[in-house]
Amino acid sequence: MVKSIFVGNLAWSAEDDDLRNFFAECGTVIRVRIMKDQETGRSRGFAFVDMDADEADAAIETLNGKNLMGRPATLSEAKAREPRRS
DNA sequence: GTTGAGCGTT
Repeated sequence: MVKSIFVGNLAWSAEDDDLRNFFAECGTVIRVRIMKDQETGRSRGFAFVDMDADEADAAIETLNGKNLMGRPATLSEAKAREPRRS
């Protein structure tokens, strides 16, 4: 099972590989996607990371507030697109 | 050569 992690407070120069390496130390990164402006091509400052549920939970608690590209990363479970509950 | 709260796309 995979879980989506919301990553905020990203550096403008952050790329998918940077986030992948950042999360890779806590588990296996399945998918990394940085939200970038489609018109300007610049980073919006946040991204989403898909990892195994156990590893994602561990990553959020372990890498949350850690130093990412010189800035404290804001990690949280993504829940905006598909809400829980039926 | 910028900015900074925020939840996406095949």
